[in-house]
Amino acid sequence: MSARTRSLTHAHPTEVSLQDALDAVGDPVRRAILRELAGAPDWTRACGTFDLPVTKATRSHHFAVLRAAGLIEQRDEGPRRLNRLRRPEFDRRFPGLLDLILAEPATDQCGSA
Amino acid sequence: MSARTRSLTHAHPTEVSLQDALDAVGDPVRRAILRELAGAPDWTRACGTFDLPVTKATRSHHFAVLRAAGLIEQRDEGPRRLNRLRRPEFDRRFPGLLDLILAEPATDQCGSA
DNA sequence: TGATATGGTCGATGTTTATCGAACACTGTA
DNA sequence: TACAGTGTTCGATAAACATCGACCATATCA
Repeated sequence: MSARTRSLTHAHPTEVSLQDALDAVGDPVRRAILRELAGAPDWTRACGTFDLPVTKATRSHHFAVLRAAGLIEQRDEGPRRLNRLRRPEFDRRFPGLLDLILAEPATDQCGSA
Repeated sequence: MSARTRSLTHAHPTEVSLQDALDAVGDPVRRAILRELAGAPDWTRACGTFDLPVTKATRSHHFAVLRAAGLIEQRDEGPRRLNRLRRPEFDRRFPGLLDLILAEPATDQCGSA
C-alpha cells in the first residue's frame, strides 16, 4: 500500500450517481460483502476475513468499487485494511436501497457457507 | 407478433430475484422508459412513442427485460403494444427501489430531450 | 389485395467487466 | 535483515450484454 493508495482509501466521493450506486450493488459478490459488513461492528473486519468465492485480486477490485460508490470506508490498521459500512450516509443519498440488499438471503455462492 | 409472443407479453413472473430487478434497473435507457411510463396513465403509451436514443430492435429488447423483471405489463391494442407500469406490485416486492429510479433526473441521452 | 405502420427475431459486433495469476508494496516480527 | 501476512496493480482472458441492420409477422386501411 503506497501513500497515494492509502490517501484514496480515506477519500469518499461527495456525490455518487444513481448509476454508480446501482452498478456497485449489481454484483452478487459485492452484495455479500455488504451483508457481511452489516452484521459486524464498524472497523472490525479486514478485507481478507470475508467469506468470498474469489481470489484476493478480485476481492481487492470489489472493495475498490464499493469504496468509489460511497458504500464503504476503509482505514489501515497495521498490515490490514479495516472496513466500515457507510450506512447512514448511503441511506440518506439512496433511501431504501441498502435495506433491499441487506434483506436479500445469502446464496451458497457468496458468503455464509 | 406471433401468438406465442403475445401470450408471453401477458405473463409476468411470479417471483423476481433481486438480481433480475437490479439488472433491469441498471440500464439508463430502461430507467428512462420507467420514468416516461410513470408520467402517463396506464395503457396510454405504445412502445414506439418513447423518446429513446436507440433503434427499435434495441428498444424491443429493453421492453422485454422490463417485462421479465416484472416492472411493466403489456397489452396488444391493434398494431401497437400498450404498456403499464406495475408500480404497486413492484413496490410491494422491492420497496423504495422504483421511487429511487423515478426520482432520478432525466439525462440528455435518455428521454425528455 | 397491396401498402403502411408497429413491433419482434436473428446474427454479428463492440464494449464493458468479472476473473485470474504473477509481480509488487507495505507492515509487523523474528 | 529476512520472512510472513495483507492488500494492490498489471496484463490477459472470457463471458455478458447493449447495440445495430436486415428480415419477418401482424394489424389496419385504401
